[in-house]
Amino acid sequence: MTTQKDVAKKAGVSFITVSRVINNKGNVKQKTRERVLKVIEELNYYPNTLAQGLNANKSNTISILPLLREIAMMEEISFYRRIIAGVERYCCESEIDILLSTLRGDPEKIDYLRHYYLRKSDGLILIGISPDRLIDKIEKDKIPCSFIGEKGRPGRANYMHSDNRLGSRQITEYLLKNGHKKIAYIFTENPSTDVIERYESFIEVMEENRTAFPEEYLLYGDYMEKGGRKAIRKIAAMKDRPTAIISSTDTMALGVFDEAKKLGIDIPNDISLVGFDGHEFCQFMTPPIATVIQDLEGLGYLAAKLTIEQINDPDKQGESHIFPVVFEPRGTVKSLID
Amino acid sequence: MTTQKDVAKKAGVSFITVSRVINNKGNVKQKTRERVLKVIEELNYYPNTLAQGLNANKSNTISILPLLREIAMMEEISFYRRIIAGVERYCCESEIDILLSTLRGDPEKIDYLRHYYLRKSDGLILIGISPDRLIDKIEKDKIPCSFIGEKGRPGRANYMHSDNRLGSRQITEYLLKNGHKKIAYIFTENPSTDVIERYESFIEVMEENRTAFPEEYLLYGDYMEKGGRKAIRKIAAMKDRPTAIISSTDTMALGVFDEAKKLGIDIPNDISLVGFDGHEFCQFMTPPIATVIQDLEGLGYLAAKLTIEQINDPDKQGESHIFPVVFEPRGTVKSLID
DNA sequence: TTGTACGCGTTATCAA
DNA sequence: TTGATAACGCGTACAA
Repeated sequence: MTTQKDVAKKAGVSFITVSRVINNKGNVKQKTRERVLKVIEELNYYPNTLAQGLNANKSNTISILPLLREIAMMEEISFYRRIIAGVERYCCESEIDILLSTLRGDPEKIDYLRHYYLRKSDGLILIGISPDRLIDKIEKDKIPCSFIGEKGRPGRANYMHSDNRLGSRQITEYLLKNGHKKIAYIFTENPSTDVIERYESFIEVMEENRTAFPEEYLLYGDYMEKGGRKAIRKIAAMKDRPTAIISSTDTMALGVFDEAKKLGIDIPNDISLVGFDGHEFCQFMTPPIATVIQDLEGLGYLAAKLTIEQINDPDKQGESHIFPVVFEPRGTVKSLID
Repeated sequence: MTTQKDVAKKAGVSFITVSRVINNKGNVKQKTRERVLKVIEELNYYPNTLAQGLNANKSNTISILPLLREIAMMEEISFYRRIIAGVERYCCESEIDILLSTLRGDPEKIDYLRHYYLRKSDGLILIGISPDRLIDKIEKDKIPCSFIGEKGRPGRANYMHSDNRLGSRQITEYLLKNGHKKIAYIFTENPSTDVIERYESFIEVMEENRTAFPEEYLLYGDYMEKGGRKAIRKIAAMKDRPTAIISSTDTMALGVFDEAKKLGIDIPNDISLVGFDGHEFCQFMTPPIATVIQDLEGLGYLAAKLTIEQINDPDKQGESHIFPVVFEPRGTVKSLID
C-alpha cells in the first residue's frame, strides 16, 4: 500500500507536506505542490480514509437503515429503493458515502444505532423504524439522524413522512362524491405508522359524511398481492357487496385487480378500486389503477440533506416535514352518479 | 466516546485485556472476562472499527458499484435493487457491511476502484461495468471482485451473467415454431453487453432457420418505455407490418404494449410481443407480457459469496458463471398455426 | 514555506 | 494470565 511517507520520500519532502497538498491546507510552494501531485499520480496514492476517520473521529459516511418485515420483502425493497435513490442523489453532491444495512428480524431486538457507535457513521437515516426506544440516546449523544415514515416530538432528530391523512381523505371524499356508499377497506395485519394513518383518516371522513362502515367491510391483508387476492375473494362471497374497495397499499390493490379478473368481477364496472403508494405499475394496468402518489425520492433527498446539515452543525435543531401527495383517480374508479 | 481504556480503567485491568475479551483471543481468566463484559455493557462500549481497520488494513465492508446511465435511471434502479437484495442477503450472514455507491457520469472517467483504495473496501461488486480498463490493476493488487453482467478471461475476477443467448434463442425459436416469419426487433442505442448478446443470438437463430430479417424491422430504443412507444409507432406506419416484435428489454416492451393500445393495435391478435428481463409487472398486464425471467437476486448472492470467499482466501481463482433463465410465453404471443 | 512530536483506538509482539 | 511497547496512516499543534 502506498502511504504519505512513500510519496514524501519520492518527492523529497516530509510527509506532512503531502498531507497539506491533498487537503489543500496550509501553505505549500506551488512548485512543491506540483511535484507532490505528480508523485501521487505516479504511485497511485490514495489517502487512507480509515486513518483519516480515526483521527477526526468521523468517517464521511451515513448509514441507511431500512427495516424489513420478512413478509413483505420484495414490496418493501422496491419502496426503499426509491427513497435510497433520493439519498444517493444528495450524498453524491456532498462526497459522502453510504452504508446500506437492511435490518431484518425482531424489531425489538435490533441494535439500530450500531452503525453510529461501531462504524462511526456520521449520521443515520432510519426507514420504518419507531423512534421511541432510540430517542434518548440520540439526544444524549447528539446523533444526526432522520426518521422516514415516522413522527416524533421536536428535538434533535428529523422526521418526515408522506401526507397519508390527506391522501386517504382525498380518496374517500372522491368515492363518496361519486356516489359510493358501500366502501370496503383493506387494512393490514401489523400495520405500519403510514398504514394506520391512512385507515384513521378514512374512518374520519366516513364519519364526517355519516356513511356507515359495517364491520364486514373491514378486511386485513399482508401488504402483499396475496392479501389483496384473499380480500377480493371474501368480497366476492358477500351477499351485499361493496361498490368500491380502498386498499392500504398498491401491491394489495394489484392482488385485488388480478384476482378479480379471475373471479369474473369487472373493475370498475362491478366494483371500483383505489390503491395507495404510487407504484409505477399502476399506470400501466388496463384500466390504470387509481392511487395516491408519494414523492419517495424527495423524502430520501431531504433526509440526507437534513442529516448532513446536522453533521456539519452539531447544534442544529431537528425538523419535521410532511410531504404532499397527489391522488390520481384513474380508470379503476367508476362514478355511480349519472 | 468510550474506548478500551475507559473500560479497562473501570474494570481495573489494562486495556489490552479488554481487547482480548472482545476478540475472544488469548487467555483471560473467566472471572476477569465477566467483569470486563459487565463494564462494556455498562459503558455502552463499542470497538472502533476505524481503528480496527487501520490496524488490519481492512474494513469489513464490500462496495456495490452499479453504473447508472442517466437516461435509464428508474429502469436501472429497479433492476439493480434486486441484485442488491441478493448481495445483502449473503452479507447479512457474513457480518459484512455494504457500501453502496451508484456511479453516474461519463463511464470512461469514473474511478471504479476508488472504494478499494480509498475506503479500504475489502471487495467490490461491479454491475454493468466493463472489466477491460480495470483488469490489470485488479490482477496486480489482487482485488477481490465480481463483475455482474459481464464476461472476462479467467483470472482473479469473478464474472457472472444471465444466459442471454439461450433466452433469446428460446424466444426466437418459439416464435418461428408458431408460424411467425416477419419478426421485428427492438435493439438499443448504446447497447450493454447483455443487450448485444440477446441481439446476436436472435440473428443467429434467424439465420439458422433461413428466415429473412429485413433492415426495416431492426428498430432502436433507449432502454425505456419511450423507446418502445417510438418503435411501435414506426411499425404502425409500415406497409408490411411484422407479425411479432421482440424487445431487448421489458421496459421497452411495456412502452410498445401501452402505445399499441392507444394506436388501436391489438396485442397479440394484430402483433405478438415478447420482452426480456423478467420484470414483475409483466405478469400483471392484460394479457400478461411474455418475457425471459432472470435470477437477479441469485446473481447478487453469488457475487457476494465469491467476493467474500476471495477476501478470506487471497489466492482463490476467479470463477465464471452463466445463470439459467426461463422463457415464459404468455398472453402476448399468438400462434399463427391453426 | 517546511518539519517534528504527538495522539486518534486498536491489535500484535514480546516480556513478565 | 496479564501487561508494556510499538505500529497502523493520518492530521494538528507547535517549532524552525
